[in-house]
Amino acid sequence: MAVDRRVLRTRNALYDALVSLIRRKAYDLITVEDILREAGIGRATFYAHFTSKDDLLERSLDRLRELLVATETSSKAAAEPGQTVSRVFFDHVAQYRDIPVALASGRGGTIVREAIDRIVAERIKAVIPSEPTGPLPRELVVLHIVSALNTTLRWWLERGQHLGPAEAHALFARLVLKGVPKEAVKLFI
Amino acid sequence: MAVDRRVLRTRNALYDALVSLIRRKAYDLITVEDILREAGIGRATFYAHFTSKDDLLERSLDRLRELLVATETSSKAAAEPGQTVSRVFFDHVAQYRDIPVALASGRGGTIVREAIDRIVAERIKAVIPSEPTGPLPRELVVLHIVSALNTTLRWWLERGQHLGPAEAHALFARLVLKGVPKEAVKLFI
DNA sequence: AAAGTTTCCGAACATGGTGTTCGAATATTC
DNA sequence: GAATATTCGAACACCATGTTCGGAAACTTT
Repeated sequence: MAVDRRVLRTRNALYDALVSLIRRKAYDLITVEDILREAGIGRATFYAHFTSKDDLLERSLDRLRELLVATETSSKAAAEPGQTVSRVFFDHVAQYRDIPVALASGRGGTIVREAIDRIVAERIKAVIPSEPTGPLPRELVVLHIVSALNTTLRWWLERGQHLGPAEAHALFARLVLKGVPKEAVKLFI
Repeated sequence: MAVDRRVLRTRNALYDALVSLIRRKAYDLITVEDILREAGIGRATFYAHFTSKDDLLERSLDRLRELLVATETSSKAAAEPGQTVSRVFFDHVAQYRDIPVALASGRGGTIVREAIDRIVAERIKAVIPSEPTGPLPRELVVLHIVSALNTTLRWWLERGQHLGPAEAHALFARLVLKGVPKEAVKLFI
């Protein structure tokens, strides 16, 4: 009872078409018709598999989700020192450096970022289901890490291009674990 | 050469209608027609003043901007000990607790949040124009503080309602200045 | 390889929101 | 009160969404 080949072909064609389009165009400017043309798929077929463009995006990101999950299990098993989930994430993003649109500021990249945020938050919760968070509420800690990761990635892609993934990740880790020098912000905070 | 009364009346009616609708309905689901009905304004008139729904929202935020800047400068004048810019910001937001829930997520929330981010980043830079940031790039530090503030506020309004502004601000300060307990995230970061 | 099943296609259709146009009616300013 | 500016409302063209349908094609099963 394997999945019909045509189904896989259709879905992969749509996944690839979406990614391909995102490389050239802001997400919210992409229409379903654009995707159909790019993928060579009929309109009725699209709606037989996905309920909307957002649905397609969500499911496309399952690949990313699988990558992160794989990292968790492998790093747990092998306990490799440098291979944490967030570290792998930076490597992964490095491969997509040519997609400024996807993570760009403004409304275009918002939907993509929020979708990624959801996955990252989910993975963080999975990894630290009951670790102590001190006086800080668990939910807030998760949200903070997600937004710090998001911010660091955007900064890296837009203004820190000279840094490698390891260095960018180190900045992220420092921000989250050690915080910001007090002297730098004493007048604001 | 004062502005025609009708113009002011029309624009205020539209501003108010939008705010009123946002309290009941997600921004994305609000149509221009909804706004027209709520405001009692003709379609043609709307497009004589604003190019789109987003444009209307953007301009509505100018009021917010003035409000925030005014709050900040007045707090400087008072110069009370412990009354930092971000601390006052939490007090200010506390007054609008019933509003931003609808703005918090989705596209509309994004527009609002980005507008606030811009203002906050502007204020941070003004307050700490040349403080040392250690090994961390200044731009990244500013972005990080902005997003941490944004995240804490959102969490506070959505899930931390039991806390007062002082407590919420304390959480924000701790996150930014001391970071997150290492044990809590050792598997992720 | 043929029968039976599932999927794909593509064009048509209904729906609903967007933004524009126009002359006539109305409010405002000077 | 005359000149000017704004508003109205209805109609219009436009575009994207999501659905429907029967016939064609691909796949699976035996």
